[in-house]
Amino acid sequence: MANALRHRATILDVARQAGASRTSVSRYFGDERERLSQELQGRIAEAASRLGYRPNQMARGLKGGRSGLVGMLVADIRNPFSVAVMHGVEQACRERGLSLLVCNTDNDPDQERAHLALLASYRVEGLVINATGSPDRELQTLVDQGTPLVLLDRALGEVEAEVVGLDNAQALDLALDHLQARGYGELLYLSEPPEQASPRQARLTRFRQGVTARDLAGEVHCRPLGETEALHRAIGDFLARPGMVPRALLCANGNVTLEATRALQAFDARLGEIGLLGIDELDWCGLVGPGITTLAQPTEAIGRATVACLMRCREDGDRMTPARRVHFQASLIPRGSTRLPSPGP
Amino acid sequence: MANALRHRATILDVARQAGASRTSVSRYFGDERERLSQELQGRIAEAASRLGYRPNQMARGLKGGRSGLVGMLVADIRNPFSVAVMHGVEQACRERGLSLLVCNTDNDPDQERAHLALLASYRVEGLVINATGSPDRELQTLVDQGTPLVLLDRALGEVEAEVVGLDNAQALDLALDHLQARGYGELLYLSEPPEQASPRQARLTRFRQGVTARDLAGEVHCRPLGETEALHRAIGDFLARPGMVPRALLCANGNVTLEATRALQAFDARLGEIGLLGIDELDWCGLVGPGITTLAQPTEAIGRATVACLMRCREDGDRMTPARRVHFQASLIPRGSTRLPSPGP
DNA sequence: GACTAAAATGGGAACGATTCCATTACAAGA
DNA sequence: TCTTGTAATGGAATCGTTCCCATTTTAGTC
Repeated sequence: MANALRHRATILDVARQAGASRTSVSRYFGDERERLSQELQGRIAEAASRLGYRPNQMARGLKGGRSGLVGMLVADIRNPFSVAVMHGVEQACRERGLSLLVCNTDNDPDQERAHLALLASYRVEGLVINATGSPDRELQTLVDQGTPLVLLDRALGEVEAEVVGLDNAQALDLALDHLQARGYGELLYLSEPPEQASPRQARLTRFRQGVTARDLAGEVHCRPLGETEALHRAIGDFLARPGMVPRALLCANGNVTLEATRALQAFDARLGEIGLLGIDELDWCGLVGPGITTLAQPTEAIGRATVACLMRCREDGDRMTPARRVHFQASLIPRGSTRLPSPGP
Repeated sequence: MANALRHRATILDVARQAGASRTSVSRYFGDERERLSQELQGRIAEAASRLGYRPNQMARGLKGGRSGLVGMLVADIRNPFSVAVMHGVEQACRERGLSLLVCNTDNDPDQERAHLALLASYRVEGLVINATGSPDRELQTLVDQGTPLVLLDRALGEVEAEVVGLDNAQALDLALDHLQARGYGELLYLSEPPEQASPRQARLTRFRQGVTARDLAGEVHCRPLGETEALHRAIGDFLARPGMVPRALLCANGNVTLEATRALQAFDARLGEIGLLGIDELDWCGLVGPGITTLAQPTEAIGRATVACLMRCREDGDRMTPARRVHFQASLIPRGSTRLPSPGP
């Protein structure tokens, strides 16, 4: 008994047990069940369940070429934004009968390459990439071979592919309009270094333009996460500067918002008096002090749209539609961190 | 050219291009590279790179049986605790040359079954499960067939397998000792329904025991997430009760802590005056009010230990080691939410 | 009752790798 | 010179499916 189970049942075992042929069993587990007589279906079902049979996807993928897999590369799995989008991607995949193979690259181009190779070797039918690296030969090869590819959030140098993500220009306009309307006149924009990530660039550029266009004073501080002292110094200098115009921080993403909030607490700054607005809505933004104003991204929708793009790419096949961009609108969630205290008597 | 690329190169293409045999190419990409002459290695390398060849894992897995995959079922991918553990699992896998196939079940037993079937069909070499469902025939079959299995955090009814997770008894003792030492005498324990998840049960049980043993007053409120009104009512009643003994909330996990914090803010309660202690450390716990005291789980270590267990299972093979439990110690991070305001004059 | 079309089933060749077992070539020892 | 051992390479069977093509059965028509 234990011995019989030890060996994974194959289609042939089932066929023998059911007194049928491989072909019939294959049909039963494929989408051609209706071609079989009720009686045979019954026998196969019984035999399969007795043997605990599961079709071997390896063998399946080998012949038909269809693996039923979608691969996803995530730059940082611990970033709630990435996870939220991933959740949308996953749901959309499931609805289409696809499975999602997720790889976390920890923002490391080497791992990115390695994981890409892995996904390629599993013959994924589509690829969703949200990652660090520069355009890669590995990736280009895959695309040339006809793997549908969609870039999530970040564009990728030379690689021609659709990009799904936030409308960064609109998002920054929204943020700047809000800050201006609330009376903040001097802004410090905090971001991670924009070189490797296109949305960071887009946001930064629009910040600069927008500040000028609105006649605001704007400064920029770009540093990798974790350089706490540098961040503190930058914020300290910004706050210590003489002048009466209300000041605000604008954070380029959720991680930055977290660091900035910590820094402000270290300075004992009162939120609102010092404005704070973050891109990316997080669980806790409503809980800190008077609440932190944020720009929320429609993460679920972004995820679903990504898969929709992927499917469209696959349909279109070779027709080489020019790389488009699908942009989603951010929405502002106003909270106390951008409300100036009413001027006392 | 585009045509040539369209077709994914096979081992045979490379062999022809390099003027070698399939076998040699196979050896080159397997671990037997040193058996080939330098000259042949060079020719194969060149041909492979020209054709953009990648061994097909499907075909590979078919013959050898080794898929190089570890499957992981996560109950809720949006739970930061799960993600943190997953990160540990992933790293440990990578170090061993394994790839991690992650499936999110959204706490839905049906999806759990479906994903399990998927993983089975990919012949994963190991299975890490953190999930809802009751013991499942599907899963039992897999285990019987010799798939190494480790349960993460949650035990699973009848299925015999090692469980890696927190030492819940120690965690609750730590929490209760701390609360008592800080002067809180009446406690409200908040949890999601414990029926389906063993650690919730363990924590609840220990809470009850511990409260009695310490001569504290303890109440319990178990509700699914999202039942905000019920939660508010429970907290409201608890706080409104007559009596002078300081009161505290004890939250069974991070999600509950989030809801409880929101509720307390709705009541305009001052943290500390009303104690709050949460199991699971989260990014933002230091930022809310005077900071929220938490019990941190060593997530990374738990993830790594899980994979270590898996490997041990695989080694041991049939030897059917009795199901063990690997328990990690929680550590307390004391913050302002469990500090009573010093009694005024 | 013979003839045909359709439904139900089975046989065998792929798919792309691995792996066991030759085969060849060449150097060293008898 | 003739073995013999070893390094380098190739041939063919195999893994568990799918899918194209028979082949058999059943039902429908004249």
